[in-house]
Amino acid sequence: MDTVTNCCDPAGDETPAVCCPPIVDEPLTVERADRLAGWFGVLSDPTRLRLLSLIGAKGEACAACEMVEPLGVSQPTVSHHLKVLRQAGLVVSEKRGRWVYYRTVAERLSVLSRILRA
Amino acid sequence: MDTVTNCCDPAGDETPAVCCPPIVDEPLTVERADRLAGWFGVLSDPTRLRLLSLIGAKGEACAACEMVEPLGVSQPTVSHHLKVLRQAGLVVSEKRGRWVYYRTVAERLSVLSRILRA
DNA sequence: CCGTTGAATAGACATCTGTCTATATAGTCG
DNA sequence: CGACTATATAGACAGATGTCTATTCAACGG
Repeated sequence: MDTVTNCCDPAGDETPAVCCPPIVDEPLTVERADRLAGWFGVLSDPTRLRLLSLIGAKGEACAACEMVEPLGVSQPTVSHHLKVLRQAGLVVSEKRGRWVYYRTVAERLSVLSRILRA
Repeated sequence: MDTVTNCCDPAGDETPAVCCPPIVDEPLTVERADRLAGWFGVLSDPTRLRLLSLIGAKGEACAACEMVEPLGVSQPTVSHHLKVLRQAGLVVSEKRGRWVYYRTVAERLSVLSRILRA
């Protein structure tokens, strides 16, 4: 899966209120539907959801030391899913010492939340 | 894909506020992660998102007469996606005359919106 | 330096998913 | 009744996705 870009990317010239109206307000263009489907696709895997949830609940979590064991999947699998979450902008990572720590990106989740507002 | 049940199903004894906290508030159980992944999986296809958006924007739409042509996919494909949306509880259908009309289910979308709240 | 350890990548493989064509079902109207 | 029309279903098939093992990369510590 490739990097999923944000329709509300700061690099763009649209404000969130303008570019991210709820899905049910107006018909989606093909391009936006593709982009949104990519985002929701990132959320459509139980392992990724558990990672996201774990990181969010802890506030911060390191890759293998705190996530491999509780999830019950291999280290490369965790690494793979963290990469997908990172490319989607749902988490950010920071290397400290020899470990990599992850945090959730509240703004990105809020955009998706708003898109589903009915 | 099978029917996706609601963690806040009226048949259950949990209220939405109790059973549907935002993902990042506390670690997901395996069961809830599976269920949520199913829901987001339903939203992870561009054609389904466009259907949902089209129905929501119109307030009501009939299957083939209003949706096949603008989406540019075959009638069976539209029918398939509408079934997936229906089983997920995101739309409801009603037969009137010889057409079937679809409406979005605001409550269901709101649950998902809340789950992503950061 | 070099070994150890945490993390990422490569590649294989089974499963899942979205689309199509062909066909069946079901209701309506003349 | 009987043909027509709106949906739904069946089945095939190509492409995407998640998982694993094996390997590589990278950085810290003795």
